[in-house]
Amino acid sequence: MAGRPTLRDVARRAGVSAGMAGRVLGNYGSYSEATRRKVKAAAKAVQYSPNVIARALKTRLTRTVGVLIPDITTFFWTTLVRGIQDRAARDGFSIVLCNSDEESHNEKAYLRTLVERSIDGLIICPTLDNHSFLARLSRGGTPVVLVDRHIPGLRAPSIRVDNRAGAAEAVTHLAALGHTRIAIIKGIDGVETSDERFAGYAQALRENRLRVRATLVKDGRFLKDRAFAATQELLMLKERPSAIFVCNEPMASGCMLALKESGLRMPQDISLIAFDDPVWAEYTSPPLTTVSQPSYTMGMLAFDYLLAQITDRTKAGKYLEEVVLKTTLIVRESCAGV
Amino acid sequence: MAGRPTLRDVARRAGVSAGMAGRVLGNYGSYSEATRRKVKAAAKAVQYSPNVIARALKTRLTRTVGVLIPDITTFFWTTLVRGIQDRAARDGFSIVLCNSDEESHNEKAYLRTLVERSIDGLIICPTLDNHSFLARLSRGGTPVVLVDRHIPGLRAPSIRVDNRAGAAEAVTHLAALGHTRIAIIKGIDGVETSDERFAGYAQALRENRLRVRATLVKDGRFLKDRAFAATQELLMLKERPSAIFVCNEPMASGCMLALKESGLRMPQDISLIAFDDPVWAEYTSPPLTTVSQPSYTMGMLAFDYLLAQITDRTKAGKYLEEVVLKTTLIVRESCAGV
DNA sequence: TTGTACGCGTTATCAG
DNA sequence: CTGATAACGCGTACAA
Repeated sequence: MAGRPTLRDVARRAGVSAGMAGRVLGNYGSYSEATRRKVKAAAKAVQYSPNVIARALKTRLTRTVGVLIPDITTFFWTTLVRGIQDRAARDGFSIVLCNSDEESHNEKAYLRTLVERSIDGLIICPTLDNHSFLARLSRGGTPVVLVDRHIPGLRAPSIRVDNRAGAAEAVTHLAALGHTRIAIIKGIDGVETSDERFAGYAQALRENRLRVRATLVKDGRFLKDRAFAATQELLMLKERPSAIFVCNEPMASGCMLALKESGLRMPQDISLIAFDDPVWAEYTSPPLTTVSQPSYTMGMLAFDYLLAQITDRTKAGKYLEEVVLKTTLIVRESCAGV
Repeated sequence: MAGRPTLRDVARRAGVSAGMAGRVLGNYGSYSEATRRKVKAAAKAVQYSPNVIARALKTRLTRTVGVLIPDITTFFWTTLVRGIQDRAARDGFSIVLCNSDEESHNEKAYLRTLVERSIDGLIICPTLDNHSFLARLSRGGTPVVLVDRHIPGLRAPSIRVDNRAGAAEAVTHLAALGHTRIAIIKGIDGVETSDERFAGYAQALRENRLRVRATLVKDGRFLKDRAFAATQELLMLKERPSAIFVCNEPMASGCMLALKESGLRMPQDISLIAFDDPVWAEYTSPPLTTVSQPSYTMGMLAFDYLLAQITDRTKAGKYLEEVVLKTTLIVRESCAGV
């Protein structure tokens, strides 16, 4: 009896057949009270626990979901993953975690291993490529839920936020304060969240009779270092911006670092608003005005929508549900009038 | 041919036996160049990928490791998990993530599901209980690596930091600045990291001819809210502390919040040092002096030590390797002389 | 109510 | 070099 005890071990001990033991432990079929007690006792005695692998091979259900996101290290994603995890635990699901770093070749590799592992479903924040792979997967019957972004034409629920409105609200706030030279540090061009936030920015400028000026539009690829450099470039401009809108948390870090090094005072010399509302936004000097996303809730919702598809397989790849949540502007002290 | 293509599908298409197909695809045994080509071609044609579940049932190897930590939401743990994940991906391992919230009943439940899932190994930051469960697991041949804490008597490698020295360095820094009323906000009594940090605190006080005063020792349970309350209590003391040492990042948040509400100026009125060095420590007002742990490295090491045991099963539960890394005091601006 | 027997998709052994 | 064939542990249809 090297490894873990099996159903046969329990059966032998209880003096019944393996099939019988399986029935009472899995409680299906029918059996007498007497055998029930014998089997239960035997199971407890040998500390039996079912072999999930064997069960999965038979049932084709693993009670495991894949979670494929850009980077667990950022506030938005840790919080969202925690939401998924909490819901998953409640329902006896395990999650296997993968970080794509926004690289589609990483994503593709993970996608492959996840499929090979026969996950019951996938929660993914997709990069720009692999859309056809996902479409095949979804049509093939694997439940998929998109978070943070969606893929036009893919019939899978997507849980996201109204990025355009959130960005517009932030920039409107800046304009109302009298700013006319408002810069933006974007994420990755082509990525929905980045494009939409830019669209919101442009819209708000337009509504305030301001123009989008190419020199004030920077690309930060959602990365701290890129945003650091972008901020430095902005500050070297002849007509430097009086306000900056950064499109996520890591870039907010980079931006603040550059601002600090420049010696400019915030908000007297320059105003800043960031998308995402990490815990630390409250403690910075000055406290940061932010656009907050309900990331924990998004995670819970994502799992719930996935579970719905898993439970009712007929739904997988059939229903397109779009959950678009609202952001909230949290006004702190990083913006001043001009 | 509903589901994924199987070895038999490939074999049929290539005109060979299933066993043969298995050999070339798994490249073991021997086969002719001709069949190799036929099988490879067939596999590509039907987009064959092995069924990991079936393989796991046979080989008893899942290429999956469990990661059981207190809370993915805190900086220390996200970073450490990222380290694990990166190494795991490199070696084709998946990780399944669980958050115990420091509750041993959660931990126990997760532990059970993890073993049921036949993980190849476990990286865990153990709570106070379940030690015997872990001992059984380890003796039973499941590779285990402890992170952040260790369990006396358990023959499993542990990757941690010299908490005592780190804390002592911080408190010595405070004492050197002339502080005599130095408070500490501890984590959870009985948990190694908390106890050791407290020991370092006490040691540093002693070395500076200061006494540990019960009124200045608070319990924060590693939680933000608790630390918030603890800080308020400290500030209401007749002889309030001139400096506070908090034992982790979430508690640093709570503490700063209370400080801010109190209207006290930092560092003029009160000094603060925190264990853990989150990205935002740089941006607070004033920037926070911290004790930094190499958490990303710890994650990578943890996986490497686990993999070593997995690869050489004879090592599992046999060798006790203690990796104790150094912390570094990062002096910023949250501490002043009295 | 109970036992038997087969299959899930691999890996691995044994003849030929 | 190759094809049968037997596990791995569980679920389940079928027969008793």
